[in-house]
Amino acid sequence: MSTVPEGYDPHAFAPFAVTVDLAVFTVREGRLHVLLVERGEDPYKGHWALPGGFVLPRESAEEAARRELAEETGLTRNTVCAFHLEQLRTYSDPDRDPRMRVVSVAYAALVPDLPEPRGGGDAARARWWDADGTGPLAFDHDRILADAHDRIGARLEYSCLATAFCPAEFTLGELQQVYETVWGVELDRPNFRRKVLTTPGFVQAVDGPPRRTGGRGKPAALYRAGAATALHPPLLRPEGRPEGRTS
Amino acid sequence: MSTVPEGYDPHAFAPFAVTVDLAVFTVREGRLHVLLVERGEDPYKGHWALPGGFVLPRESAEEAARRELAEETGLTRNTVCAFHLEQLRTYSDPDRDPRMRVVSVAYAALVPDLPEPRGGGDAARARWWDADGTGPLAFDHDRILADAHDRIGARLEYSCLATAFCPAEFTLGELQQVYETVWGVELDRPNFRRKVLTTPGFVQAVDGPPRRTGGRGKPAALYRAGAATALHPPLLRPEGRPEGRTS
DNA sequence: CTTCTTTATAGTCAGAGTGACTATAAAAGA
DNA sequence: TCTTTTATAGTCACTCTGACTATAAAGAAG
Repeated sequence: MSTVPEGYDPHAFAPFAVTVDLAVFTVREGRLHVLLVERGEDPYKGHWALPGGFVLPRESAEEAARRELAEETGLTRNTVCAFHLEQLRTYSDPDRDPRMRVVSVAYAALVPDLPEPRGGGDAARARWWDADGTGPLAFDHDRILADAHDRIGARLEYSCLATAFCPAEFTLGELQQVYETVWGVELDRPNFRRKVLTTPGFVQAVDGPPRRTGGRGKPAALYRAGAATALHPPLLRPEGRPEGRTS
Repeated sequence: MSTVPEGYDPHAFAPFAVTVDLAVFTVREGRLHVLLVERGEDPYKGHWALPGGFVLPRESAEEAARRELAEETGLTRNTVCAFHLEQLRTYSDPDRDPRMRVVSVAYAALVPDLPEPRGGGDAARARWWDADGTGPLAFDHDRILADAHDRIGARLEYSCLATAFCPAEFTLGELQQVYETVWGVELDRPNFRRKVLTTPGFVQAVDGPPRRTGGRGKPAALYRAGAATALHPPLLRPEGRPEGRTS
């Protein structure tokens, strides 16, 4: 960025396309799911890929990511604004796209359990996949997906964003299942409860003591996400390393 | 990334320039310093900026960052390879550069105390600045610098990379000063010592009991960086929030 | 050559936080 | 009614940490 020659030709410095790729995660039926789209054209025609697309000339990468998220999920722009979107990192290997030089900014989105996507946008088909059971994906999307999974696992330790996977009102059991699903471990229920409730601002009890119906056991109290965003002290994963890859 | 029209013109999808910007940090005289270069041309001529430059057509952003790092510090490519380089995030506001659309991938580099830079590369001048005492920088580099400072402060809590600021052999007092300088707090010496020494793989005692000369008090034992990269449990900052900005 | 100052290192002790439990309550199903 | 399931309350020991005190080994001051 230090110097640009005087009479420069913009095209001489603009040999790159910039895209965004999204790892949209949700928790369904006790498994971590990710939204994938089937590619309708070469390269990788017929392969599944992370949703994404080109950044337009007058928008930022984050704006592009929200636009694509709305297109792929078929939800309104306003709904999508409430979802947690987090920039992961940028992938810039010169050969990551066989067609041309494409630099991609990857984002992770955390959404509550949504209806099946309506395959909007330019994608042939779109559906939720078990995050551990995707076959080989197009481009370097296997790597992006693995990085994204690692990152949100680590973020759960130090932030409150597990609530982003839950609906507006949720039980502590549902919140615990988010942790267990993303981390792939079982947690002790009383201890989890104690930790969440003693962390100021993590969750907020819904005042009237309504209770959730439908399940089998004793009805559980309902909570909303609190005002806090960080967790102090952190809620560390039991056993082993903090991340899958210790970058 | 989902679709590219059949007969596309590469230029139609390549309206972006991609750059890297580096926040090169070091600890000198108990203060966190950052390497800045003075811009020799408009825009922002005469202003100070983070070093950086365009990503070349056949290199990745990380390769570009290491190349620029070598140019700005005047060190060999091999030396620079040993430095810790960490991708921070990508800045893509459409108006961040008044000349054209530039998307910049920001990196933080952590280096031991180096000689004054020789102002190599295309920069007019280069020098170390107190990280808290830089005036307004060019472009959005104030923001990038603040983000970088936040990030490395947070990384010190969960990773072993404080040793990246130290020479190959260092004392625990020097390592402690890295934490105190980056965090801007004072730490209790015996407690810091206990934490570092009981964390397996954080540091490794230099076998022969040599001791460091020069200082005033009792000579200190020397250590090298250990094999571990992550810290379990973390070494949390005393008081308050985990990051300056809780993104 | 003491004495002071400085830095390194060893150790103590109480409180916070956590992991592993046990116990009780309130629902649905057999 | 009894069993199963889930939620919630509480206990206890262990670990880790923050706040200390104490000792050792160097240079500086007198």
